[in-house]
Amino acid sequence: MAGQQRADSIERRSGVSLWRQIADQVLHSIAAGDFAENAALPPEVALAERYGVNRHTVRSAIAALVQEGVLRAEQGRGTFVLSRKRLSYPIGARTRFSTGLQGQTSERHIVLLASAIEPASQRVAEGLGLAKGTEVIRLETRGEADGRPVSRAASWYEAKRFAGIDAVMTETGSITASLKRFGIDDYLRQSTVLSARHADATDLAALNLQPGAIVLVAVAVNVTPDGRPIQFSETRFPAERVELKLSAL
Amino acid sequence: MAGQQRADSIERRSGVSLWRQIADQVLHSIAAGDFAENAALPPEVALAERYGVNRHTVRSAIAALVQEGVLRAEQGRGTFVLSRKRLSYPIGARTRFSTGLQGQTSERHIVLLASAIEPASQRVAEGLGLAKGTEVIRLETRGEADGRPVSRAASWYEAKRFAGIDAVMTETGSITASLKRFGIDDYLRQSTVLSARHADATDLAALNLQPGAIVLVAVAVNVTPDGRPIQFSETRFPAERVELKLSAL
DNA sequence: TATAGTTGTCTATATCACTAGACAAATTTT
DNA sequence: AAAATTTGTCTAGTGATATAGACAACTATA
Repeated sequence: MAGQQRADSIERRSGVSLWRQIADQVLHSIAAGDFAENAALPPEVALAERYGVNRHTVRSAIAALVQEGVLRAEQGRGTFVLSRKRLSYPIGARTRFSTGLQGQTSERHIVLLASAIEPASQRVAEGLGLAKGTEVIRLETRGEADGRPVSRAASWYEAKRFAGIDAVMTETGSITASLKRFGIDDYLRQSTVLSARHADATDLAALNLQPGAIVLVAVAVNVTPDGRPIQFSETRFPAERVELKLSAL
Repeated sequence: MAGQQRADSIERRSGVSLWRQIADQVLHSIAAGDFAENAALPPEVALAERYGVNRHTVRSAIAALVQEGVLRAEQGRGTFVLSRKRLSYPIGARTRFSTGLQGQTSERHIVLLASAIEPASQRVAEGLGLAKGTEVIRLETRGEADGRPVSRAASWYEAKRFAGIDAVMTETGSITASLKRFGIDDYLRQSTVLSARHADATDLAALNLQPGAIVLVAVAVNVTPDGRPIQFSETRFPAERVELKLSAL
């Protein structure tokens, strides 16, 4: 329920262990802003009572979050919150990674993890308005803000038109800047489809997430002002660190 | 990765049982359209080999999905897919439940589960532009399409202006129709914030989900054409059955 | 009718998840 | 200094999860 405190309910024999459910709820609670930075978490015994589990189970949950860098435990003192509120990532007609997070972070950039030239799959071809099998460049990238990974994306561009964009991306660390080199001064978000799922193994590694984490998936097509598709992309955002704010298109 | 087959990877000792991870992946695969309706799932031994687990573990996953009504197992024949592709729920300036799903379903309506008059919480008050504590009506609703639950929402309205809207909702089964009774012929989506999390106990029950299921959460404000807020809402969509399509605002 | 392929059931065993209790170690408060 | 509070570590027992293998029951096909 909104406004009220959330139901701290956990399910037994659900296929998801109790410690992971508790870790998820604590994470959600932190992301929702229930704890200030450096604030102390309730003591283990209190959490155990609240969730109706053994103290050791709570300790497993906390251990997972410590491992993930969300909490810091100090013997004799307590357990403290390290991470911040969720970033709010705006999505609209002029969705840009860097400008969108301005004001919320002091630094952000995009890292190119890998790139390849490949024939367009059905899905990519449709998005870019090309024939299936046309050569396209795929860029695998990670968005970082203040050193924390906040997005993981694959994006596709027509290979002929954007030859060498991988090198340019490495140099500029920005999609917008890279496209400028190819004469694209402005582009618009034509369509966005959102879904959510559990992070797969590659996302877990690239986004530094724990197994069972949830990712928001945005599949988008960017076009030039006159409507020609230039980029097809699938971006995964860690739901525990990012929320998406839809702005006017 | 898009276009290619997804990494069928499962994680051991992750806090999520193997059978649940496999169930999630099968569900995702069905929702993505990898199986036609009534198509046969690969045999249990094939799935066990693909995921590198025992056949009994696969059977646990299938049993969960049968329980959920997604699959139907027939001894001697095979296991068959019952459910369809994900519904695509459009979100834009004129987001309406019923019209949005037209063409994808033959029938849809909204069921009022509960209602209450309460003082506005901080969050609700901000959304509606009222003073905190002002009396508001909260409607708890479920959206259904072809008899399947596709959304679960709480929505708030100023109590004074919309007295009796709960009864009207029950009668009309539509938000749009109900607001018409109060002289609202048109309304616009002012803002939408999206996130994702695991479904809590009440959502599991209302949406007929299995523990561990993911919900997309949309928090929105609807306003009259001249900009006055009339409704604040939080809607949960089961990620396995619904995707959100952002349209022009 | 026989055979191959599939789901359903049973037994047994090992590992992980959870509970229970006790006490140590570190910190803060009295 | 002593007491209270909190996290850290250890042992032991129970139930859920996963593996392994065998065979029954049912269906479709050669």
